[in-house]
Amino acid sequence: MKKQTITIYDVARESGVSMATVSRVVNGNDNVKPETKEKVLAVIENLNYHPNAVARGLASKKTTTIGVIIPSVTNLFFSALALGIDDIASMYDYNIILTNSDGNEEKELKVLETLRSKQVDGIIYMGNKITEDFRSMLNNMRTPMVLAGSIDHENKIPSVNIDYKQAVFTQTCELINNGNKKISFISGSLDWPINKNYRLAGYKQALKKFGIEYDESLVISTKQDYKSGYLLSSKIKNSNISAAVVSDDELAAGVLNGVVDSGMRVPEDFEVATSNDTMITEFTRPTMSTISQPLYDMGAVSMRLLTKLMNDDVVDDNNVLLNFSLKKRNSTK
Amino acid sequence: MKKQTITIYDVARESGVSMATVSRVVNGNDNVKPETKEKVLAVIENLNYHPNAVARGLASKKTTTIGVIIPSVTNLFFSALALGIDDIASMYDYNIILTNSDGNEEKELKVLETLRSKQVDGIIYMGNKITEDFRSMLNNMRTPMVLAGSIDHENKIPSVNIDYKQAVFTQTCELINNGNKKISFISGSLDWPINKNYRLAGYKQALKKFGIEYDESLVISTKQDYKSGYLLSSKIKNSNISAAVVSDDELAAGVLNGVVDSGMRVPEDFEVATSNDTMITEFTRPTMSTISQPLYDMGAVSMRLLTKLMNDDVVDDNNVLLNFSLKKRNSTK
DNA sequence: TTGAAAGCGCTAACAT
DNA sequence: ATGTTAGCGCTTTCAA
Repeated sequence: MKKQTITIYDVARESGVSMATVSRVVNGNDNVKPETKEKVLAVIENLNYHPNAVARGLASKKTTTIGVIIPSVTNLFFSALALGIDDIASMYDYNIILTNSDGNEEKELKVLETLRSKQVDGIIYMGNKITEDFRSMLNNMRTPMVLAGSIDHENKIPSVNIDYKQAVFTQTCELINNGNKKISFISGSLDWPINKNYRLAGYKQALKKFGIEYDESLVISTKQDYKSGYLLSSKIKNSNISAAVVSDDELAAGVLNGVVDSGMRVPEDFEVATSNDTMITEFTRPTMSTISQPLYDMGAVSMRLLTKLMNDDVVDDNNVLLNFSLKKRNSTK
Repeated sequence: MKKQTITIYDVARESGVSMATVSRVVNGNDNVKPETKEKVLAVIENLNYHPNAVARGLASKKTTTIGVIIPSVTNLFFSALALGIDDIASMYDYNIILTNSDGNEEKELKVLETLRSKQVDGIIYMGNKITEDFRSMLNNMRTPMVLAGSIDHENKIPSVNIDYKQAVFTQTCELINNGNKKISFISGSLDWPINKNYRLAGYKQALKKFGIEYDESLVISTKQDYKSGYLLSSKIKNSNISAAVVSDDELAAGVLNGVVDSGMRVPEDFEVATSNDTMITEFTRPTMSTISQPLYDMGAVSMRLLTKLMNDDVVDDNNVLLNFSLKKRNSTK
């Protein structure tokens, strides 16, 4: 016995109506007499009919699927955004094709091609840098995209972020107010616009405000993970740095634990302020002071924005900035 | 100007061959004369043709998409698996539709229906409990599924796990060997087979081996998150419990920090052993001793298994158990 | 090695 | 309120 697929045609035949009517019932179109509707519904139940979204996608040119590009699902910053994205997506009856890019530009390009072939209705991009190849491919495909927690240095693609520059500026000011003269700026690659053009810029601005000279040797750019942060401790210990602004929580946890394990007291000898308010900030001892930002909401808002873009709704603000605040915990004075 | 889609038909016309030949070229079928192939490839390039995977899916009844059900992407245990899944999936040219179930059984059911309609070629399930409704719907749809880091109490669905019972058994034995008499078992819901039938069973077995009487009051079942763990400290402090086996790292971090913040010393006054070897175990102070398991590999292997199932390959072992070990850190003696 | 043609299961005019 | 019909863009026999 071959597996026999029940189609809309079978339902139509069995209920003595046309395919169009069945389609209307399935899609909740009101133009169906209640009795007809009931009859069709009964047949659907009997025949155990299940709509085929692929066929629907081909016919309607809408897949109700969106693509989500993420550096890694294991990154708590991005996964928090992804959760917000998925929640709103399912609220609007979209599904998500999720692909890890590993921050690899070639892979991002390949993923984008796949998303195009799968005819996604829209894309949410999380990542560190929009390359020119990526941008031109995107322009070529006419699929709406929004950036979530991610920066396009040309600021052309719709996005949802916080004001990273202002946030780091404020944070650095606090550290200066706490009496620190030598504050290190520790981040992932400075090749990423978010680090170079926003965070570092905020850091510099704060120094300037207080008339502190910018010292490039205090800027540390490294791989953005726990271990890299941890390994910074000897460098820090052998310097006169008394505080650090760190661009990522995992990295900051590494710095914190490394510094503590090397015998320094935090925050007495060394203060660390981090960026993302993920749960990591609560796990460490001392807990970490951080920029507080609505991660889930950033994802949710970006997905909401994408639904508007997909509907060609009017959008008043293509580059949304959500509010942030500073959350004082125990790694700063 | 309307957006004009370039189809395989256009390519065929322009290159003076049939659609079938273009299809062969696009799909890397060898039965094409090299010259023909080149010609077609050139036209594809010129016309900027991009295959439509939706149409392909409808015609071939294969979508090269699999569904992944996950409690939450923000859970480090599951997201580590998800990363392994995605890597292997993309290696085999599959994409992933990722949906968060929030551990909600109704939502899981709804998701399953969506995955059916989207015609996924296979499904990977991560979660706490397979309900009967879920199982019957799955049986009804004939789509292969494998469980990753998740238990089917009937053990009918292919799966990839470690031997949780043996792991907790060993772990508990160590704690007993360290001199503990009153060891608490702390986990999420005991309604989940993985907790009740495996972890708790391993715990009991260890007690039995050492002739320690099982005391139900030492079994704590709670919401599986940091805060719930943290709030357990007063209960623990006002007892004579000297150690705990915890079923989740976030939960364990809560227990650890709560206990420490309430003035107890870890591991001197209280030992805690956790389950998943996520990065959280490195973040806390003291770091946490844990069952060590190959999270990424569990995801990877489950995806690999799924590819075999989708191909109707022979599978020698439907219920894979990967090796675990015990990793001693500083939260135990 | 290549082509012709019949679907895949559905939607969306358009007509009634 | 309902039916007819022409696709959507591709794969896949089958034949040549």
